[in-house]
Amino acid sequence: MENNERGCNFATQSEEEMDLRRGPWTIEEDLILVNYIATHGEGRWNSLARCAGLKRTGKSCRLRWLNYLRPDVRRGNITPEEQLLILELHSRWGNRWSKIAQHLPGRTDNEIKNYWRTRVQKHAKQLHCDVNSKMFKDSMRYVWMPRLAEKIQAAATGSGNTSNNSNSHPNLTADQKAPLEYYTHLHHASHSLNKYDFDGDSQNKKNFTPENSSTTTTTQVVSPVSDLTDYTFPANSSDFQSAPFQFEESLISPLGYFNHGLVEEKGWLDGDISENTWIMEDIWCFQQQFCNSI
DNA sequence: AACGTAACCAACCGCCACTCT
DNA sequence: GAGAGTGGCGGTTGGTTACGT
Repeated sequence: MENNERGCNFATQSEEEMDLRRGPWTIEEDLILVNYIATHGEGRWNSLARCAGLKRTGKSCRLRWLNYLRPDVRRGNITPEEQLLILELHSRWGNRWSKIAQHLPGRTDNEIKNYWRTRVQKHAKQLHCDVNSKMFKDSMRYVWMPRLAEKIQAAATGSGNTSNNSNSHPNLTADQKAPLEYYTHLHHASHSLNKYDFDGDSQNKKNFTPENSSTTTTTQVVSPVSDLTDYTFPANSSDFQSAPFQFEESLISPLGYFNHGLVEEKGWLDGDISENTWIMEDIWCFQQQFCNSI
């Protein structure tokens, strides 16, 4: 018989011998786990499972606690603010779900991963492209994320006033405010493209195609966050004063996507319009702007 | 109402890194 | 240094629910 640091006795047994349970957790199991952790704390999951009398693996207990039972777990729909942050952080870190989750208080890596796989990959499918492709990433950055930011701003002001005043989002964390302000600015920039005088850069415009865009300045417009540094954005929106020009110079032309039949009207318009941020308005808007500017 | 499909999400699996003996 | 134990992470699966026909 073994005696561990938690003061409980148990024999070393294989999973078969212990007749471990699998599948959905029962209310009784949840109660046992919660009560045990409340008394003894978390960690040492294998011994915790044995000592609590749960016929579960330590891994299973840990997962259940972290993803469901923890008191600070947030439940319910992913908010637009959180969506924007997920998209931004994923573009930076890729499938580092745990790292991304650290910037979304109360959200678990599993939840974010599920969100990504169900919602985001669905959009990629609609575009007939891979979720990791440059085309999809650019579409996300220049269509979806600015629109999300605009949507958040509109909801915050409640009057369609979409100023970048961060004071209009008192409930957002700093992590959420920074990309919000950045992409709102991008959104404004995209809608202002045809207002700018591009003549001084006509050569650049003529040469601008999806094929060559990646070799020019495409990466300059991405949010000013180094892959090697922690997540930071400019402290205020005035730091983005030059964004419209950077935007025009580096943006991969949506025309390239639309003209190749990669976007189907069906699918983009299907479903809940409030959830479907990829709507024809965006497509026509971008088409119009680039027809005017080229 | 019945059936099929899509979407969602909890849970599991396998791998890797770290720690301890 | 080797091996076992453990925790953490990302990928995948399967059950349930929602929705469309």
